[in-house]
Amino acid sequence: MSAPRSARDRVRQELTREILDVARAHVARDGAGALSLRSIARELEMSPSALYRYFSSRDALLSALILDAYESLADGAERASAAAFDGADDAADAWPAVPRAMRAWAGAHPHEWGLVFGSPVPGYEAPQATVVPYTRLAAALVRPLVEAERNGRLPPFPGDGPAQALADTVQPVADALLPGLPTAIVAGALQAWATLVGLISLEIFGHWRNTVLEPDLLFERAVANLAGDLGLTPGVGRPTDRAS
Amino acid sequence: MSAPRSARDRVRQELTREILDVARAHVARDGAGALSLRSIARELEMSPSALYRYFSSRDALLSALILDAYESLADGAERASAAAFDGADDAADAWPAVPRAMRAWAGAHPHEWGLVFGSPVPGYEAPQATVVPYTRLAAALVRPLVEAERNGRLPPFPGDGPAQALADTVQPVADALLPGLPTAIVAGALQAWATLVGLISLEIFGHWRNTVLEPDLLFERAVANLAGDLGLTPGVGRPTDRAS
DNA sequence: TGTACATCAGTGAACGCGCGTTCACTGATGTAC
DNA sequence: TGTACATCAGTGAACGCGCGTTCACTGATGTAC
Repeated sequence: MSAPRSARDRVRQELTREILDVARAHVARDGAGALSLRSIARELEMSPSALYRYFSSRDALLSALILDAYESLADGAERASAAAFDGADDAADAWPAVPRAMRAWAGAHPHEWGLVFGSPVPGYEAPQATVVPYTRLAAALVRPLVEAERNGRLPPFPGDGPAQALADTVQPVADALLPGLPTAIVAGALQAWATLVGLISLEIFGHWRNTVLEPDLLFERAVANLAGDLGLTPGVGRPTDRAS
Repeated sequence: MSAPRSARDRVRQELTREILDVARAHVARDGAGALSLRSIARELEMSPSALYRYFSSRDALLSALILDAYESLADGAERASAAAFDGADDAADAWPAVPRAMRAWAGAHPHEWGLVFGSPVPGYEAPQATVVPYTRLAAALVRPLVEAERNGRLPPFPGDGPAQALADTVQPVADALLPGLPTAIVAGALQAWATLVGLISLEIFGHWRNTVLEPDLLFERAVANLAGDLGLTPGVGRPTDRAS
């Protein structure tokens, strides 16, 4: 299925990739709304109708592009996560890796970041398949929490436990990504997610102009703060008596 | 200047408003990219060329619309802030008012939220004039911090002071909105800003679907967390010996 | 109060444009025997 | 290895569409005297 059988298949696969590459470049230059089959065909020096051999419509192409963006982002995050865990003896040390990878990817692909986290393209439904890479990304982000918990290195959460209603509200996330962790941490992870997405979006979409002069300094500070909020104190952890 | 002098002026002002209203509705239905002078003219039962008496181009109309969105958001935030400070004897109690107002506004005007915080419209520069309402909004958000500082109710910040580089990076914000407050708080305020924008965008743009079942519970929790991070502990404050 | 003129709102036709998609076709590549 | 047929990539013309913007115009509203 993935291995091309005939020369025809091989060419087809190649051209499909080429079309996607050109389309990606167009989105990067003019935005998703301006994506046009005719302009892609022009650049590839084929007739517009020929594209219909590869994508059944403009929307199908756009869907493929969006899915691609999700996957590229998730790949980057997973690579960074793996590398961080490879060298670190403490889960907390690995925490900044995925946030940094997200920001780096956004800097390299600003319009694709917009496809993923920006205002949705009007009258347009993102393909269902995006949940898979989206989940991979989220899982990579919270892996330090999961590891810390497994090693008994998460400090017990102080103060009043959150209400049951909050636990119910974040249950899908708890079940899928952070099973067994306290609600306060699940909610904290979601808040951290929002903070990262907010920081990166504000930077990429130009809101820091004349406001935050060196965004990476603020970003690093915030990432460190988030680690603290989540109980991920770097260095030697103090194992607690919580059940693993 | 603001008071119409002749009947002609009055009608002109009215129609201008009507055009903006229709345009706003179209943006809400189809997105900013799909905004079309001809469709607006059709709905108003005038010829397309007539619109040029009111706006010099499609882009001018879009700019007016974007500026409008910023101003409507800032107005909402300021109203909420004023009301909160009116009834509260403690600055910390007023903290959630502006975040809630932002979220409420976004819920009521999702596409306009997208105009302000979503991916920028391609090939399009937001009008310079947006800095004024943007600053009004930010000022309303951080007013509890300013008040708490003035009343000597901000606890001294623990731990190692942030590096000078971070102070330099956030200096424009410190100067304009939080003069005299420690860098840690200025950075914290920016992080809170990003968290709020991230939370609201993720909710409005549909990322919480099947993930966070009741977004307002998570939002409230996060807003409370942010208050804690910023040293805004509600209730009776403990004045410190810091200079006012 | 009335007249002469300037200002301005709005019309309707026209411009040139690029778009997505369909369709009948040609010719090359693959497959079965 | 060779032939007959099926599959598929790509062409080129055409469809109908809606768009922003310009321009010469008509007629109503305002202004100066």
